[in-house]
Amino acid sequence: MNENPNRFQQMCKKLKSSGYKLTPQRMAVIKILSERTDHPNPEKIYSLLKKLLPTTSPATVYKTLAILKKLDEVLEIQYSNQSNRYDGVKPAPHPHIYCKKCKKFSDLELLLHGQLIEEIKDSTDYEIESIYLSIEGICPDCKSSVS
Amino acid sequence: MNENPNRFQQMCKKLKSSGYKLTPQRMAVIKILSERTDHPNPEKIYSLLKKLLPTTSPATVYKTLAILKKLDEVLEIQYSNQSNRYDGVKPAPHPHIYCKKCKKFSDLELLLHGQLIEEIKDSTDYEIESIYLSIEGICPDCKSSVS
DNA sequence: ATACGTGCAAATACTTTGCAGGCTT
DNA sequence: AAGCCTGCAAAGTATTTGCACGTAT
Repeated sequence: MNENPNRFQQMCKKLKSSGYKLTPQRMAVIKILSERTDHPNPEKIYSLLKKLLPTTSPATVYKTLAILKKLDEVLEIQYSNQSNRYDGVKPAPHPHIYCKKCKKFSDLELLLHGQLIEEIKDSTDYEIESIYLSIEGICPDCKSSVS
Repeated sequence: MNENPNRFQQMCKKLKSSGYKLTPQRMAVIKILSERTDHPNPEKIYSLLKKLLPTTSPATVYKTLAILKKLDEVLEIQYSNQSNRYDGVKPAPHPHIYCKKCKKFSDLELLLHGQLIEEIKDSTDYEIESIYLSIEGICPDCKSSVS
């Protein structure tokens, strides 16, 4: 299922080759990001990080995320006025679907996605950098639960 | 060009019929939203509002936007860690393209959009509510300017 | 020794909320 | 008179920054 079993190594390598130091804190954040497909937010990452390194601070999480984002090793997902979510497993922009009830973000595979990118590139004179597609609704579990 | 010359009246009517009072402040916010296709943020709306009603407060803008959003009379666009943008002219979700340099949001017409919605609805068991598609890049003007 | 990184706390940015006074009906 | 609305200010949330100390090379 895991499309990329070496995200941990990849991210470590990229950090290092970009001139950043591989500290225990950064490695721990990378480890968390490389294993989680549930698009955690900084708070969640921080709470997981604290278990590994009890004295860390949220600032370290934010700083590490900023670096990884700049290196395109993590995808930042903005949604509503909530805190950002991060995807270190699949760092390239890809479609997401979000459940308004359980607040879960999931990946979505779309056959049309490739064609869509084509049409976008053809139909504007913009220099396209990224395409963000996100869908919101109610997931099957939440639909069937009595609310 | 303007697809909907009566947005002002429509929004006023919707407010009223939903049990909200049509105050001068709200009408002024609606007026601004109904005339602007440039997706203003609350600060921009507030600065325009102040010209019409010098004593208003940002809170009034936020409160009015919250109502209009709930009534689906305004579309809220989230982007990056910037303040939200609002579209009162076309309140249904539609694709946007954003220039990273001049920070302009523009609407984008896509032939595939209908098909995309179809595929999304067919390919998941979610109850779909909204589809947000936003593209980021550099607009033609900014591309040609010397930086 | 030097430069980089951490972690605390303060600062910032944006938005929401509480509440007293005012206006409308 | 009652209730909604405004506008101020305070609070809240998410994130960033400044800085002194620590650590690795």
